[in-house]
Amino acid sequence: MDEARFRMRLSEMKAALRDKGVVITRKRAKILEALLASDRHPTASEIHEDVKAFYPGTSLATIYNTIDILKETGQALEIEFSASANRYDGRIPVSHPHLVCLACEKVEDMDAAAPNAPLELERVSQATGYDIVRLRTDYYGTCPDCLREPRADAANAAERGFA
Amino acid sequence: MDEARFRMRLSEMKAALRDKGVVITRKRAKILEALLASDRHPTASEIHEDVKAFYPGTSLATIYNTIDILKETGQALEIEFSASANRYDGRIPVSHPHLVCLACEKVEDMDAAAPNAPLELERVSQATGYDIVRLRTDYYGTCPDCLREPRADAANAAERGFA
DNA sequence: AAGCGCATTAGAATCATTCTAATTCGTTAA
DNA sequence: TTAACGAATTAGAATGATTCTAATGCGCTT
Repeated sequence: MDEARFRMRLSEMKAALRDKGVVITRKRAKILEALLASDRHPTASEIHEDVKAFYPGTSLATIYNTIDILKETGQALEIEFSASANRYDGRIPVSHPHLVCLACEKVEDMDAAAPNAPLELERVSQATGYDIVRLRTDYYGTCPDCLREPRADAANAAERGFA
Repeated sequence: MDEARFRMRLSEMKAALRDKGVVITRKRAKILEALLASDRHPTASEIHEDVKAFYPGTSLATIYNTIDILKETGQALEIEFSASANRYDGRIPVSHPHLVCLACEKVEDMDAAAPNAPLELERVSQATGYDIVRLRTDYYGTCPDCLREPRADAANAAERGFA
């Protein structure tokens, strides 16, 4: 993610929060930055670690609190897992497909020919009578790195029951 | 699901377990039946309730144990949620799209024009270099019933954080 | 009828997430 | 500058699904 896009997303997020009457404290700003800076679709704990490097006393509850607001305002996507921590995507806040490596637990955006989410939501709403508001499209498998050199780490990740 | 298909899936499941050297006890058979009999994509607890009607002493651990074997043998799909219990699909054991109602928590199969999963896995594997083994496609929104008559129950379900 | 091994059990443990009640911070108004 | 209010933050407890553990039971095989 280039610098320009980073700053643009950061502004969008802050504007969305302000519109909701939410105060953008220094900690909250740092949380937004940590979410955008990571290309790993970070977990709440990972964001927490990043923020604690600047504000050591920060509580995990604050991270979850801010994430909740971002979800409500449509500024972050939550990718749910039951066997491991949820992951968050603040870079692209509209539904889009992901690639999930079952070995190293990496979550990547799949940029290739992503279906147009709004159109797709509309199409499925028409077809089903539901009012569809978001969609999840994720592909699970083994990433090229892990295919090349299976690591002990990777094997353990799988055994720990990831996804 | 008609009777013929029910019996066919049940045989397939049992055969898959036997191939793995797993003995099919009366309790396990009942678990398979409960999974297939429900059109609700039941949770482990729901299956547990059904099985307890026949075998009162059954432990929840046995349900999870059997579900694990079904997952390993490709005989059941797990639909993961982080804010509520996972749901299981034994009727159609290959990746296919679902409709999830955020109000009443219903999970339905979306039969309309499902993409051909094996082909799709192959296509994405080619495009990304991953070895893709399954995919998840779920649409989230409000079902026609809940759009028509919003119930207290439904509102509560949403508030409880069902994703 | 004995012994072996898988199946099953109850309950403890785990872990991400949410909740709670108390405290602190920031802003506004005097 | 200070008082006071509401929102933000905190530590730690609570929750709830799932997994683990260690002990017991059950069904086969001979």
